[in-house]
Amino acid sequence: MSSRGFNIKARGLCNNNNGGGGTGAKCGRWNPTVEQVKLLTDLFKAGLRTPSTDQIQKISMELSFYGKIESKNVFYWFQNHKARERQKCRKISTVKFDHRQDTDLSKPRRDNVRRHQLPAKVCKVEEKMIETLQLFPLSKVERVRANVTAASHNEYTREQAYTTAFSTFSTCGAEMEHSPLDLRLSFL
Amino acid sequence: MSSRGFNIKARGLCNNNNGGGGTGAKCGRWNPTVEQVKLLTDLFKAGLRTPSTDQIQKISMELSFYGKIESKNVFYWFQNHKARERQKCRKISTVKFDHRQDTDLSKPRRDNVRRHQLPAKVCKVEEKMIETLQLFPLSKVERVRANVTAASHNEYTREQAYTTAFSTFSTCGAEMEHSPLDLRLSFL
DNA sequence: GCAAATTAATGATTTATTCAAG
DNA sequence: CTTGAATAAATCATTAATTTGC
Repeated sequence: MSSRGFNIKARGLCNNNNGGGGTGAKCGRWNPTVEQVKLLTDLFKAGLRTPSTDQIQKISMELSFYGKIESKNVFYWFQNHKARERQKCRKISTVKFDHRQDTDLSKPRRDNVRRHQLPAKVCKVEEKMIETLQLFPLSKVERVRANVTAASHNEYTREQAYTTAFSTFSTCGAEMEHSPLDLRLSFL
Repeated sequence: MSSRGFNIKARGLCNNNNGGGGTGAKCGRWNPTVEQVKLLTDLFKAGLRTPSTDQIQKISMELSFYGKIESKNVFYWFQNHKARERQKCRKISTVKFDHRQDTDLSKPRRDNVRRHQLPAKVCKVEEKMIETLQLFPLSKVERVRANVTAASHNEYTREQAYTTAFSTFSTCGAEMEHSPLDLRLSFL
C-alpha cells in the first residue's frame, strides 16, 4: 500500500471505494478543475509535451492545490492532449486534400448519426483485471498543504530542459510559439 | 529512491549513472540471462500476457536471483513478446498486401524504415483473450530466496485455473500447448 | 423545470510503431 | 539482426453537456 506509483485498474470495474469513509467522494475518474486545466493548457502552450517524471511530479504537486489529482492524471493529460491536437491538425489537412476515401471514421461527429447501439450498458462480462504497472514513482510527496501559490519563486531556472529534448514537432505546428511562461509556471 | 515503480525516460538520452558509485556497471539496457528468458518464456507459454503490478514485482524479484533486473524489464518483456508473437502470426497470414498509401502525414520523420505490414486488424480475433491475470495464483510468497527450484511441490494445485477460463486462444496460437509449468514458477 | 435519453469530451488502457543499443 | 525501451495511435469507458418529452 505504500507505493506512491499508480496502478491501472480494470476497465469495466467501477471500484467505488465508498465502503469505508463515507465521504461521498466519487471514486471515478479524475475530473479536473478549471484552474487545473488552465495551468496544464498553459504548460502545453508553452511547449511542454512529454514532461519528465520530475516535472510530472512537480506539476501534480502544484495542481493538487486546486483539487484532488494524481501524477498519472498529469501524465495522461499530456498524452491525450498531445495526441488530440495532432489528430485535430491531421483532420484539417485531410479535409483540405479531400481524398474522399475516408468515408467512415474520420467524421467530425457533427452529423447526427444515431448509432444504434444497445441501450443498456451491457457491461463487459469479462473482467479483465489488467493492472499494468506503475509508471511513475511518486516518491516523497509530502503534501505541501496550502500556500503554494504564495511562494513566488521568480527564477525561471530549468524550465527549458524539455525543449531541447523534444523539438521534433514538425508539420503539425500551428501553435508552437513559445510564449513567455506565466509566472505561476515557475515552479518547474 | 525507494519507489518500486519505474520511470520512463527520454528516448535518446543515455543516462549513465556512473557518476556515483563507480561500480563499473554498464548502465545500458537490460541484458537478460538465459535463465531469465527461460522463465519468462515459460510464463508466457503458460498463458501470461499482461502481468499485474504484483506479478511483475514477484517475477522481477524472482528473476533477480539470476541477474540484475528491474520491474520495468519484466513489463517491457511481456509487452514486446506479446506484440511480436502477434506480429509474427500476422506476417504469416498476410504476406503481401502493399497498399502503399503513403501520402498520409502521420510520419513526418525518417523514412528509411522498412514499413511493416499494415493490416493491423487482421489478427484481431477474439483478443479479449488472455488477461490471464488474476487467474494466476498470487500467493503471498515472501521471498523464498534460493532453493526455489528444489522445493518440489508436486501438486500442480491451482496452476491451471486459467486453462479453463481461456481456451479461446484461437488462430494466433502456433504454440499454445499448455505444458505443465516448470516448478520454478510456483512462486506466483 | 426536470430527469431520462443521447451525444460529445475526455480520462484511462491497450496495441502498434519507431528508435537505437549490442 | 535481434530486441529492450519509448512514443504514438487506437480503443475503451465514464462523465459532462445537450437534447427531448413530459
